[in-house]
Order: sequence, then structure tokens, then C-alpha cells
Amino acid sequence: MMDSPNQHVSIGFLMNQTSRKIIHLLMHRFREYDVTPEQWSVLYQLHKSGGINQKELARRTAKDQPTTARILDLLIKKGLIQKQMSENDRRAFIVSLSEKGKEITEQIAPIEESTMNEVIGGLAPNQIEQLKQWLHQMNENIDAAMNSKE
Amino acid sequence: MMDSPNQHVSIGFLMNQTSRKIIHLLMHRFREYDVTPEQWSVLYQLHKSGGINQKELARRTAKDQPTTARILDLLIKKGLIQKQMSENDRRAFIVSLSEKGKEITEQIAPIEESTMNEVIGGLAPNQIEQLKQWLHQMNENIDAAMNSKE
DNA sequence: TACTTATAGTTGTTGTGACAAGTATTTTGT
DNA sequence: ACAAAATACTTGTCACAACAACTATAAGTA
Repeated sequence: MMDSPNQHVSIGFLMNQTSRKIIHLLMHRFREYDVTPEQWSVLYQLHKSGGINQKELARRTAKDQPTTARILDLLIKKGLIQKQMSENDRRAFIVSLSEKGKEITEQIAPIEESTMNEVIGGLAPNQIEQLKQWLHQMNENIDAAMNSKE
Repeated sequence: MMDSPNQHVSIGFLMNQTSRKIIHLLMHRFREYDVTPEQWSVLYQLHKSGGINQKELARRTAKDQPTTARILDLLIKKGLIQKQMSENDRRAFIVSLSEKGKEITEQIAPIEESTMNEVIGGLAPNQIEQLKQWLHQMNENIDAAMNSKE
């Protein structure tokens, strides 16, 4: 923190550190709503997509199903979402926001947006696009690496 | 995974996703050594720095002290490191690699390097530098945001 | 129809990460 | 020298992430 030994740091370490710091900052900004960034990402998807099942929700939030299910448990306890049995598939649940969940999601959305604007402050829009593109490319490289060597 | 709904994804989500994927890939590549990427980052720091105390190790790996201490517990169980009491400060422990720890670190280092080269495949060296610089800037923005508003 | 396979979701376990609170030791300030 | 503050580390708790194994239901197939 005080000295900056960051000159020769690997991309992997730096990405991990930055990602954790973003989560940490968002957690601070969301604290008064008692919602974590991961919980928010679920609420956000539900706000965009209405009622979807857990598997689809897991896919859209890029988490596995057990992790998603446990986040849903917490959100149900907080009264922000509800699950109802699917009519045509008795294995599945349709997940949707409660009224309270809708309200909180709408309150948090602008906070997330302004916080992320702080995070990327100093980067021009085309630089953001470039950064996103490189991240996508890294994602694809990783997928290729996972599929090839195993 | 199958469709690509990634066009309008936020930087925060994308960074988190990419970071987790990198960790996941490294975990796969390290699996035969029974060492996780986070454990490796500790071993790597010890390899570079020789015996240092837990607080300094926590700072260099950008984790908090309890997290670092628990990773050290695991590494001690695996016989890869050892702790000895500091002579001039009886509160502190000096942590260092065991022989086995040294061997494993030297075996893993080239695997990490080649894996990360796969991850950044397609990016030119100057683009990597640009990416690192932006990540540093985001880190600084976050530090400023954390310090200002709380 | 019966048997197999696939799918949606849950539970258990391990590791990581952050915070809060605690103990023991050292340093600081008077 | 002594009380107060700071420091190094530990323990407890909660949340997240990934894997494996399990239950229940659905779909495919002989």
C-alpha cells in the first residue's frame, strides 16, 4: 500500500486484486441496503429478465447452480425474491423479485452505476471498449485452454 | 456460454468473471501438485523474499492477515513451509519455505508462466502494458473512493 | 410400457475473503 | 517506570465459489 511494488506484478494477480477491490467498494456502497454485490447481480438479472428458473439464472450470473441456490436462499430470507413451482416442470422453480426486491434493485442500480464510473474514472469511452474487448479475448483464451488440455 | 450476451456487460462483472476463470484454469494446471493458486501466490512470495513475517506476507499477497494465516496453516500441514518465532519480536513469526516447498515452487513457476501466456494470447506486449496500466489506475481510483467517502 | 439417460435442484465439503473481537507483546508518552 | 496505544497474530462468523454426490422429475428409447 505505502510503497508501490507493482511494477512487475503478473496480470493474473493484478486482475484478481482489482476485481476484489471492486467488490469491496461496491459492498461498502451497498451496505445500508444489506445487499452484497453478488446478491445484487442476481437481483439485477431478475429485474431485467422477470421470472426465470435457477439454472438459467446461474448461467446469466456466471455462477454454478449450488452457489446460485444459496444466494437465493439468502434473498428469500430477506424477502427480496420468491420462488414458485414451474407449472410444466415440477423439478424447476421460477424465481422472481418481490415488491421489496424491486424497490431495492431500483435504488441500488444508480449507486452501482456511479460507483463503477468512479472506478473507471480517467479512462475514455473507447479505452473502456478496448479493455472490455481484451477481457473478452482472455475469456475465450481460457475457455480454449480448458477445453483443449482436459 | 452458448449465446454471447456479453455485449452490454459491466466492467465489474466482466473483471470478476475473468479473474475467476484465470484462477480456475490455474487450479486445473496445479492440481497434480495439490496446490491452489492462492497457496501458490504465498509460496511464490516466500521464494522471492525468503523469511518474512505474516503481516508482510499478507501485504505482499494483498490479503488480510486472517486469510493469510489460514493459508499458512494449510501449507504447514502439507509440509511446504515452516514458521519460527522471531528473535527480536516474540509476537511475530518468520515464515519460510521448506525444502519440499522450494522444489514444488520451482516446478510450478514455469507452469504458471506458460498458463498466463495462454491467457493473454493474442495481446501484444505493449497492449499488456496498457492493460496493466489501466488496472493500476482502477486500483488507485478505488483506493481514492474508499478513502474519500468513508 | 419399462428402462435408461438427462435435467433441475439440494446438500456436504473445502478453500478463499472480509470483518470483528480477542490475546500477547511491544512501543509510546508522560 | 508505568499506563495507554499500537502491533502481530488468532479465532469466530458470514458470504462466495467450485466440486462431488444425492433426490426427484422428465425425456428418450427399446
